[in-house]
Parts: sequence; C-alpha cells; structure tokens
Amino acid sequence: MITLAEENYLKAILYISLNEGGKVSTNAIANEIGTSAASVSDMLKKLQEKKLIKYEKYKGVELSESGQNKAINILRKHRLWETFLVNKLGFNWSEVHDVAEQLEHIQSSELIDRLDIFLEHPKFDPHGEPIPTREGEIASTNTTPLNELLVNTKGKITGVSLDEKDFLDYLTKLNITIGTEITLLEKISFDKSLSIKIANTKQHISNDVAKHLLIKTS
Amino acid sequence: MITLAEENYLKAILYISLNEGGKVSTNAIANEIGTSAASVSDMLKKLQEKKLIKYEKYKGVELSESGQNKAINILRKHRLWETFLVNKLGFNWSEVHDVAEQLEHIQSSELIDRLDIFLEHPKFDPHGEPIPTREGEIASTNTTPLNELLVNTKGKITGVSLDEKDFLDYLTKLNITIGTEITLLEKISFDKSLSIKIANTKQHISNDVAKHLLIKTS
DNA sequence: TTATATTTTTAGAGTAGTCTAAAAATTTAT
DNA sequence: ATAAATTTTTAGACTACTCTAAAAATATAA
Repeated sequence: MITLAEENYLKAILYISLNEGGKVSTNAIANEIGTSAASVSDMLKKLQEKKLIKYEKYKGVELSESGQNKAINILRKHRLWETFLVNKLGFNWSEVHDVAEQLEHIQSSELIDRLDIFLEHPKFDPHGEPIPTREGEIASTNTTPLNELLVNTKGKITGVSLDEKDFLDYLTKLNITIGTEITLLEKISFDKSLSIKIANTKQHISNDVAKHLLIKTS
Repeated sequence: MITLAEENYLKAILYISLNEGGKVSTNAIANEIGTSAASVSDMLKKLQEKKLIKYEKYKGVELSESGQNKAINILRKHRLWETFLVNKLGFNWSEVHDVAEQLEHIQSSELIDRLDIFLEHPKFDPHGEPIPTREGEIASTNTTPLNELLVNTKGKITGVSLDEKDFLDYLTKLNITIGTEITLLEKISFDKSLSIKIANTKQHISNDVAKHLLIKTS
C-alpha cells in the first residue's frame, strides 16, 4: 500500500519534472511540499525501497515506471475532480484546488472510471490543463507562455500553468479566462512586463503573470 | 484540527449510541473500529482532552455536544456521498460503502453544501437511511424491523439498517429493495426465521436478515 | 461474600512522518 | 586548485497512532 504522504511526494516529483525536466533535487521537493530537506531525504529512502523512484544519494531523483504511473494517476484524479467541482457543482476555477488535493487521494479506480464517464471524458480541466488518460497519456498542448511570444502576435489563452487562488482571481479581474483572445503589444525590457490587448482594451501585466498564461497562436 | 482517526472514533461512538442508546463501552468501540481495547482507551483520553466526549474511566463514554455535531456531520457527508455515487455515477447500493467511508473525511463545508444542492436536497440515502440536515437533525423514520412485525401484517420496505455488500447483494437476489411490498406470513419460533411474501412469491429468511429490514406498515 | 471471569486501563514498545542541528558531499567562486 | 557557499544527508528527538502483556477495576456466580 501507498500512504498519503508518499502519494504527495510522487506528485511533487512529477510536477517538478514536468516543469523543469531531468532529475529532481531534494531542495526542490522540500520547497514544493513545504517541508524540510531532511524529511525529503528520509522519504526518498522509503520511496526507493518501494521502487517508486530512481535515486542516488546527492544525485537527485526521478520516478520509476511504477512511480510515474502512480503519480500520473493522481494527476488524472486531481484534474477530473476539479472538472467535476467546476462543471457540476458550480465552483469557480479559483476555488477548487484545495478540495481536489484531498479528493485526488480517494482510492477507487471504479470511482474514477465512472466520474470520467459522468463528465463525458473531458480532455482538459478548468484551467486548460490536459487530463491524463486512463492509460497515463498526457496530451501535449502546443502552447507558448505569453512572455515568450513575439511582439504583435495575436493568440488565444488555452490554459494557465498555476493553480493558486490569488493568481486566478487576479486573472478574472483582468477579464482573462480560458478562450480569451489576446494580443501582445509591447515588452518592457527593464522589468519584462508586458502590454497586452484584451477585447480592445489595453492592459499591463508583469512577467510573473505572463509566464503562466498559455497561448495558442492562430 | 481533528484527525482522521479521531473522526472515525466519533463516528463509531455515534453509530453505537444510535443503535444501542446510553453510554458506549470501550469494547464496543474496539469491536466497531476493529482495533484493541487498549488503543481505544488511549484515544478516549485524547478525545476527552479535546472535549469531544464525556468520559469517566471504567464508566463508558458519550459524545459531547461538539463531538456529536462533528459525528453527525460525518454521517451527513457519508450519506450524501452514497447518494451521489448511486444516483449520479450509477453505482449499485451494495458497492458504495467503502468509497463513502473515504469521501466522508473530505474537509470542505462548501463542497457538501453544493453537493446537497446538486442532489436536490435528498432526504434519504440509497439504503433508506435519513440524511442529517445541515443543522444536524436526523429525521426519525417510524419504521419497524421486519422481525418485530406481527404475523399477517403487510408493509413496505423503506430502509435497511446494515450497509454490507454481502447482505445487500443477498437482498437483491431475493428481489428485495427499497419500496418492495412485503407480507409477513409466519414466524418460526425454533430459529426465529420468517416466511414472507414478495410479489406473490413465498420466501423464507433468517432472523439475522429480517432484523435489518425496516418496514413501514400502511 | 468471596472467588472467578470479564472489562478496562496502564506500561512499554514499534512505525510513519515530521523537526532541528550538525556532518558530509557537492558546487561555485576566486 | 583551494576556499567558501550551498545542498544533502545523518543523528537524535518528538507526535500520533498502533500493538501486546500485565495490572487494576468491575461484574458475575457459587
């Protein structure tokens, strides 16, 4: 059996390696989970014992095949539950993360299969992130973070890569949501902030915001 | 904060006192939870510290007001989730107990409020048991266990008081479900087994089965 | 009412996960 | 290439929950 803490470690390792690629460091995990590097070191030994990760002391860590399967399954559950909470229960996209973090640990593959059917096999969650398939496939989205776009390019926001309430509420205030058409007007080299146009209104956003907006250009 | 283990103890104490009434013994809890009397003794001290129970050594235990509120809320969550699993996801009534035991521990009152709305404020769960209200009211059902009925009485099954797969699957095999009309034909004094009539078919069931069938007479 | 059986509690120990402080290894900078 | 800074691991301790074995309290029975 896999414990709740172990599941959270696997998820963190997957999350970091999806974003950064390559081996994951002890500190990165500690930072992601909000714990000490010492605790992470301890836990990595246990996950290694259970063959859920490939780990060499001081050399960083990556998921084993079975660890990756488990982690992707947790991600699938998280994103399906978020979809349920928004599409069926009427939650706002900024309110679902914490509850989904609990629901993703419910153990029942039958439950997830049925939830998937009930939701009519959604491909993306409320933040535009792909929902891994039952077989563990994660669709690639072919998007570009807004801050990497060329000036004067027009595109559509198809996803956000950060699931934090403050961030999502700020987007809502800016009239930004999934599907919003956006044009990059200018990049300020000093602070990397951006001028953008949304629905014929000019707005200004920081690089920290822009890098989490995923754009599909037409 | 209340831990998962504590929630399970409160739930067990509520369950026993709803069925037996009066103070609850250490052994009864140990038996219900499937742990040792020693562990229960330990935990009772902790729950006492947190003012969730009223407890005197060797004298048994009862829930405090705040403990009862918490326990009833867990019961509410359990029964709402069971209703969701059957009504929305298409699970059979015999398959939902274990998953609901996990789901009942999800912490979010907003979630439960919205689930209640989504399900259109159900009054009873798939086993005919009343769903406690948001305010902690548990409707009384005014039912009689089948084995306490007088011979030749006719009634309708409005609930079952046991949520175990084997039992529920057996009922399904007997063509018994919520709403089934039933007539008590004969009580065998030797083993307390019963002859019953369901849909013009005569059947024979044990006292152990009959006592968990809740009847409303017309 | 005294002995016996049962129930409950205490004592002591084990596991999973966490922490801080210190030691060891690795990386970076001069 | 060695010193300094950073990262990672180890050591030792703490909490929550569990266990078995033994002691204490209560209930039952002769």
